[in-house]
Amino acid sequence: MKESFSNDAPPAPAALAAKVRTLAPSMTRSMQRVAEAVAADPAGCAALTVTGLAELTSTSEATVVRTARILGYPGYRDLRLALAGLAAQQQSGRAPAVTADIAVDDPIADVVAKLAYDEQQTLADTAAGLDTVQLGAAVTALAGARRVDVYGVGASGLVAQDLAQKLLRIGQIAHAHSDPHLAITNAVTLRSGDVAVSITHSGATGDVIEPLRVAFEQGATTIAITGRPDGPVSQYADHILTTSIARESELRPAAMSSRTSQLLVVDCLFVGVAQRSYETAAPALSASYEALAHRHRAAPRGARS
Amino acid sequence: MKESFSNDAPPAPAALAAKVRTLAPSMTRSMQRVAEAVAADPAGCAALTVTGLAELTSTSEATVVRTARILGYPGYRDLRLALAGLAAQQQSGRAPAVTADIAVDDPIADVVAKLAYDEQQTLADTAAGLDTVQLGAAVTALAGARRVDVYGVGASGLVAQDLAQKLLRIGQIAHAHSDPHLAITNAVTLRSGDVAVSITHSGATGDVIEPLRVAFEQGATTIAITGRPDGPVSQYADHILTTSIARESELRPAAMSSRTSQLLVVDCLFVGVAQRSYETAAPALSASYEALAHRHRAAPRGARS
DNA sequence: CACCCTTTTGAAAATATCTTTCAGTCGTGA
DNA sequence: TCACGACTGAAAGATATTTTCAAAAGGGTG
Repeated sequence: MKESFSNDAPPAPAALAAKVRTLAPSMTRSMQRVAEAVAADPAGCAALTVTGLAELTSTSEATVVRTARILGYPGYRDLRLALAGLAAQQQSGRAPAVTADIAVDDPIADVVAKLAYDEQQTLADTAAGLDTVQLGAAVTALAGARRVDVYGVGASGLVAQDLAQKLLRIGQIAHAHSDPHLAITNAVTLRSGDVAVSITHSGATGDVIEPLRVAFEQGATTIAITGRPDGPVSQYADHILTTSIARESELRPAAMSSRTSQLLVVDCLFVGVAQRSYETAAPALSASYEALAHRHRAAPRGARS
Repeated sequence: MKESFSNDAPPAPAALAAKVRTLAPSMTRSMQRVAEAVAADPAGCAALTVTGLAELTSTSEATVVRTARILGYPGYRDLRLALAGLAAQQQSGRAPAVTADIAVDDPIADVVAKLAYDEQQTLADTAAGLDTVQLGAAVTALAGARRVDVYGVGASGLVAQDLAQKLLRIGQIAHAHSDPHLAITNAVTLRSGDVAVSITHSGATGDVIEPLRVAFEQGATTIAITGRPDGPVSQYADHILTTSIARESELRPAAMSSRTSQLLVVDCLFVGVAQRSYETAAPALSASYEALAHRHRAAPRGARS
């Protein structure tokens, strides 16, 4: 109803090729040359000035402007903008999903795109699969904890450290352990009111299951962050938070997506705890920020000499 | 000396909002007004001439042009074209957008959704803003490195460890340092053919700049992974990889999204290096996998009895 | 075939837009 | 308080776009 693609109302966004075809008959020869060029390569033409396009099509500026008018734009300038828009749309329309695996000979730009896409996918999967009831329970346990121990080895060790760092920032007593012996030594001293968290992708990493078992037996509340909720680690976990398991490949080891997934869970835990203890967390957060400020030289505007 | 920090190559089509956020700190007040206007309403601004945009933001044409330059375009004309493209994309893309910030009283399910969304956004921004030329150069340097040192403190320290772990996995000699003194001690022994990587969100963390400077002066190839490509760290960086700067809030400290962003960059570096040294990397990867297998008990089906 | 009229076309002038220059203003640190 | 440097906008300068207009090309008619 409102408007067909014919020139009148707004400059028209996309249907340029169609418009060219429709209006071509009412154009003169040289105008058609211009219209064709534009329809054939919107992106390329968007980069040209009137003069450039005139030369490309062996016509004059005047003709280019006339063509723009016929196509329904007030002038070449506006046609050019529309062209840029069209080009961008075509660009984005292409390659909606980068499902293919990363290959040895992928150019670096593809690697970036694929990795980013995969990690986004992992995040979506994790968020969708996370049991908010379990998460809420875990947050409650952490928020009320006297002391928190986090166990993780290998890649998960970094996630464990991340969680511990975050909790420390809001005034909780938290430690990350990646040495299984020390972890167990510590776990022995836990008791009811304390919380132990084990992070393992496989759900079967003995080095972090043992400390969790000890903590569990000591009466501490135990949390498992794992990609295999049916794995052995769950035996000793009061709350199980499931991370997503993405497909892996030679160039894309499991550690990559499991880490992304684990970190999202950790972030959720952190924010949840921060919410519950907002009164104390907020000041602690800004205090730690202040304290670090002087370690950063003031960044001058024109740092580059 | 080293070369300008803007990702010169292509003017960048989409990641404008991200770019605005990344570069805003290095802009003057009135430039920021312009940048904001542009980021807030690309379509609207695309319809304006320099003069129009200058009036809208209560500045002068000169300032508008300057802003366009900062954002990486040769002039306003090109910015305008990019803007038109962006507008067209947005039009077709229709973002669902959970833009709201995390509030203290958000239910846990909302927290999960918002965090996941934000991190996805961060990934997209980072991928879009990454200069693949710089990335390629960094990968080449790493792949050919005799030895790699990675510096990072605080949250970035974990990212540094992640990178070092990954490089170790494919047979590179890599170490992460979070102790600034030890880092410098180590940096002194670097020389041409070695690579040093500094990771700092602020681009102004003295503790990781100093080691990088030393490495730089020793003749090692230096790489900076930072959210502030105009920060002091860039002075000593041969290759600058820019991470995205997401808006932060009280409950969502900068560390969260900067970490996501940094990790994506690290993953890209890793995959890139693995590609280049596939012959040696592939066996190394599976070897480390095999070696760890026995640490994982076979996961029984119904562990929880 | 010559002629005139209409349509189409491009060169060049006129205008709008973008870019650069430069001097005034403002804030900052000594 | 002063001096310095960074920021800013007015206006000059350079480009790009639009308009004008006359020449050229086509096409029919005496």
